[in-house]
Amino acid sequence: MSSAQQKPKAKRDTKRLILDICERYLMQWGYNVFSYHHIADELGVKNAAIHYHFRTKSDLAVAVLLRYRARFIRWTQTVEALPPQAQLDAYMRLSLNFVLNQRVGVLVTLGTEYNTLPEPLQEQVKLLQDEIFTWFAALLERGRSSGDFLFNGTAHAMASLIATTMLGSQLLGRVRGIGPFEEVVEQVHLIVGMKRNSP
Amino acid sequence: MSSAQQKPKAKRDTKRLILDICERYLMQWGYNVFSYHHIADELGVKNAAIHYHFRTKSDLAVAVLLRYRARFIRWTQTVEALPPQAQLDAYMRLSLNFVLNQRVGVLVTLGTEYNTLPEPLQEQVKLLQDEIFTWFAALLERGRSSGDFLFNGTAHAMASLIATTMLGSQLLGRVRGIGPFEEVVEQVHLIVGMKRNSP
DNA sequence: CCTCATACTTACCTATTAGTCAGTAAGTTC
DNA sequence: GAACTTACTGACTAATAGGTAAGTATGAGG
Repeated sequence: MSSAQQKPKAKRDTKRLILDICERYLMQWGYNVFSYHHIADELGVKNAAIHYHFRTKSDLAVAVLLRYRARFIRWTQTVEALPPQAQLDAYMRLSLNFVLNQRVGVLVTLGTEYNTLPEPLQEQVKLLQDEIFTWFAALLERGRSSGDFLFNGTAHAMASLIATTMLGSQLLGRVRGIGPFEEVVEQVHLIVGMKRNSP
Repeated sequence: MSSAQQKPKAKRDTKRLILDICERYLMQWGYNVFSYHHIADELGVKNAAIHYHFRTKSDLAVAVLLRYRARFIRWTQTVEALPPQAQLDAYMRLSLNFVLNQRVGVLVTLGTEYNTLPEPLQEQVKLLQDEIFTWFAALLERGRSSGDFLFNGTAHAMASLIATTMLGSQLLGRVRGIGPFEEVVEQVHLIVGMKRNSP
């Protein structure tokens, strides 16, 4: 490849690329498996270049999670006008896409590794989990009030059940493929009283 | 010859102890984090002693999973005479005890790490997942036939939903403690129609 | 007593890890 | 054009990883 190492006008946004690659590793492998060398190799730079942008591995992962959470919050805003069923479906479609891309949500990998994570990263995992579970509880509550959902127990409990189900079903999907994952999604529809003959 | 081959001495059953320690690490940390040195230190022996009993790390983990699966099968036999609700409760109590002991089931850690595992270990993860999900489906099927459970959808789908919920709720429990875990367990009771007026 | 198997230890190997530090080329600012 | 900043490279470290080979202490069986 004779690409003349020129550094053209638009400087490569290395920092953002590092975050992207790290995020992908977190979803495919988790925190403990990937290394700075993996990222550096992919970018065609040296190990030390990653340390220049993020002093430690923990700092890098924390930065990924901050961005991840902010993106989730923006996402909830883009769907908040939709009917409750559509919002629930949209969320499940996010998880579906993870599984299709051989990934799982970071809460799956980092939740599993929780005991082995540096403290600042544990903090971020908690914050993200809070964000997602709180959003879920509010959605279930509104959906029941509006008559879109129908279930027993508190909305909070049902939210916890569905949110954990989505975590677990990603593990199932990772091992067994998309079919079993979709079976679970279908059953979630039933337990919240959706699926009223809608095409 | 036909004599009872008694153990000449209560020699330390190192092989079994290695399996025990490895199993604990798998449930606390997963496969990629622990090392032979961790196990050796705990036993007060050298690294190479572990290699003597299990040639590779993969061999060791496979041996743990074989034992784990056999134990699960024995467990299902000990509860098979109980009513369906009691069996479901007993299973959920197993998960509860994991969480109380800062562990999660091996399907949680190894499912998460699945893409990074050596092939023979992936195989064992699949076999264990099969065993557990199949048992769950049979339980739900019997429970519905007998009128103990009440739910919509196929027993297979409901089994997948509950089994994945138990996986996910262990992740929740690991991060947030036992309270949120128990909330999910309670909600599982509701969605299979247990808890009909019973306190 | 000799031989053998068991259950290790000692010593070592190569690869990889996160992280450091000094140096430098290419802008940017004054 | 000097001073400063940005974005790296190259060379290194100490620790740890999984794994191997050769040697050794112990005890059982013949």
